[in-house]
Amino acid sequence: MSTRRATISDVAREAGVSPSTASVVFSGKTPTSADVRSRVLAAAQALGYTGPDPRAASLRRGRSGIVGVVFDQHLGTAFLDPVTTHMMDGLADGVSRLGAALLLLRDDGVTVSEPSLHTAPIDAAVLIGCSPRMRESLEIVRGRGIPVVVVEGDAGEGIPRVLLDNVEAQRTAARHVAALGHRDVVLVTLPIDTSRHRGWIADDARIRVDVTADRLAGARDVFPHAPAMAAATSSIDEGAIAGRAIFADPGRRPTAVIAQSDLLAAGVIRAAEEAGLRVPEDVSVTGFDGVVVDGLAPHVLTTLVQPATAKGRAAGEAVAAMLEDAAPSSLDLSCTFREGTTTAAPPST
Amino acid sequence: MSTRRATISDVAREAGVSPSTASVVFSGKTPTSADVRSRVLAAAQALGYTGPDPRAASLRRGRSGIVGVVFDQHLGTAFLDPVTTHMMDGLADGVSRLGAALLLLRDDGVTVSEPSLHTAPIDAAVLIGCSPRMRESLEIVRGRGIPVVVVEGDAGEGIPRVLLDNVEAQRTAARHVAALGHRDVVLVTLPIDTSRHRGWIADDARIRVDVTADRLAGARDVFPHAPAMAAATSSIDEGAIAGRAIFADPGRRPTAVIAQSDLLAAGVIRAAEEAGLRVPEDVSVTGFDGVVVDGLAPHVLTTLVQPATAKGRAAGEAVAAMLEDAAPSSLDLSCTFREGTTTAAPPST
DNA sequence: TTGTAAGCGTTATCAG
DNA sequence: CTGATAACGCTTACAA
Repeated sequence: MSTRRATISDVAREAGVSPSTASVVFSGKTPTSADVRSRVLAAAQALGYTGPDPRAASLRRGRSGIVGVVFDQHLGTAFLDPVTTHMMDGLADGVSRLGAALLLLRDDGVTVSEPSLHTAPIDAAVLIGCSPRMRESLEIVRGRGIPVVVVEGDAGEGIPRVLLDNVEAQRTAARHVAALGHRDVVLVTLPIDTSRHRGWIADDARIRVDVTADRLAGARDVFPHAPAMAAATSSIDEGAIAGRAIFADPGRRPTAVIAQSDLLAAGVIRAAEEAGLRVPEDVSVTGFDGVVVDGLAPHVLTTLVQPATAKGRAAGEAVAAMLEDAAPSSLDLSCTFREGTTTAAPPST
Repeated sequence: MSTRRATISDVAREAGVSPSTASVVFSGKTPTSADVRSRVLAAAQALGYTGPDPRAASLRRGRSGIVGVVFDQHLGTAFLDPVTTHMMDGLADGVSRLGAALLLLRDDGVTVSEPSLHTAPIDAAVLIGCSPRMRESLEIVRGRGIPVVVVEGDAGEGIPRVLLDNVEAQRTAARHVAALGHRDVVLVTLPIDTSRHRGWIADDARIRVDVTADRLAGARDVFPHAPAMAAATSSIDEGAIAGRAIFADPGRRPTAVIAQSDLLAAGVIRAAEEAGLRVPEDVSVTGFDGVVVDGLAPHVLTTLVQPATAKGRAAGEAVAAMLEDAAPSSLDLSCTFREGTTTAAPPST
């Protein structure tokens, strides 16, 4: 038991080779003779050396093999949404060709302790969403000269992004609702800014989250005057809160609700049922995302299925490309409309 | 635009101080005069220096400020369970005093690319659960001399763990069911091994996942001969699959089902209702975890409420303690029994 | 309070 | 295929 951990030099000495040779045995960057290799490996074993110190290697190489994933909210909250988790899976896949791991970073604005966005040893960063806070994160990361990819947000010139056809897709759903004959429609949106206030959105409100703005624009293309209520986050509970407000007054109930996420839609459906309304007979509801919402059965949500995993994978691949000095390519992904059992013609009055 | 990024030495030179002084200005480890500080900061600004290179700093310090969180399944699957999500939040909290970020590591056994458990620059690791695969991960990490904390699994001597009183808690629920008069009980368990097979568990089956084994033991203390069916994962859908199998034969229906998670219980309830059974009048169901199950209303599950966030925080704090050379303390957390509306006396036959 | 000096453990380069 | 050499960029005793 030596007091200090063995280094590659110790191993080299023990094996009777030079440190560089030992290094090469571990990295495999250069062919080595079987004899040398086995001697080095044996020496390593004998000394309890388990491989190069990643910190030293990353300093020397200038790469840490870590990609930061930046969220602008509590991790718990972010992961509550299945879209996020699928995306993370895709991301893990996408960067795996690069052999990188994912570092969870939360930019809460008031990061007191390290490592934050300022100091984390990351080779690249993926920003999720594009709220105002994210724009700050972007500045920080770019200031450090670290390649960035933005998912679902426009970060401006030269920054590759992975986008969904949110406007287009939401317009499709709205058209479907309109085609069924609905005229009295209410929209339930994702948060409109970092403060995550819920409530009716004023006509002159500034919507600072791109996804929200885009989906809203798509719906308003078809229903220009539909009132819209913002939720505080994408969850069933928030959807239910919005739904209760919407269905509160029996005299002024819409015949359809267009929600900006499946979770919100599920909540709206629950609120409708609480209010004694049947879906879709009395009220139609559409979602967005196409995730499996636990507990929604027997309903099948009419929704836009987004390629969440592909989104993550694309972001991961864009990161990989940037780190390999390849042209960082942006990607536009499309959602697929899926008609479920939650939309129908409005009740004939 | 210099061709190379500025280093702290460049900044020091520009500011007319020594590198060590500049270093100290950034780290704040030693008081510096206002004059020096402002000169250094100005120089940094001028050179576009955004702070010490974390790779170099971590080599020098011997710390990366990163804690690895090791999962043995797809991240998406892991995060589907609210318990995991809450735990991650607690974990983030727990390590924050240390100022560490979390590195997501998936040990899928066939990790071809780096950095894996073998090479990630982590100061410590938290293993979630304790399946056979996890035991391998444990070996790897220990081999590297990295401190480990295991959550919900017994890793043997000297490895701090954060445990739940699974046996005890599940026994409490079983006793409650027994006290209500049930004799004909079926158990629905979490996965019993890495292969995640679903189906009836044979008497001689080896259960290789600690949580599953413990909760099963607790239930069997009260109902030694109750048949048990394993689910493939903890989800409502899996619970429903198990439930359908259990309620398939009208002639052989149990009067109570003890499920090892709330999600499974919710699925069982759904299956029961599909089969025309009322809960709790015709069949009682208990869960485990005490999470909010979306879509279960109006039922309130009879369950064991586990302190998921506390579990994560405790793990984080244990890690922090180990890194500060304090005594790594294990912690046993307790679940609280909560009686809901899903259990009642069996139907009088 | 500031400077000097000595590594931290690797790996890229290039010569043999 | 192997070895010598020179960084990689920073921090921290310790001395002034």
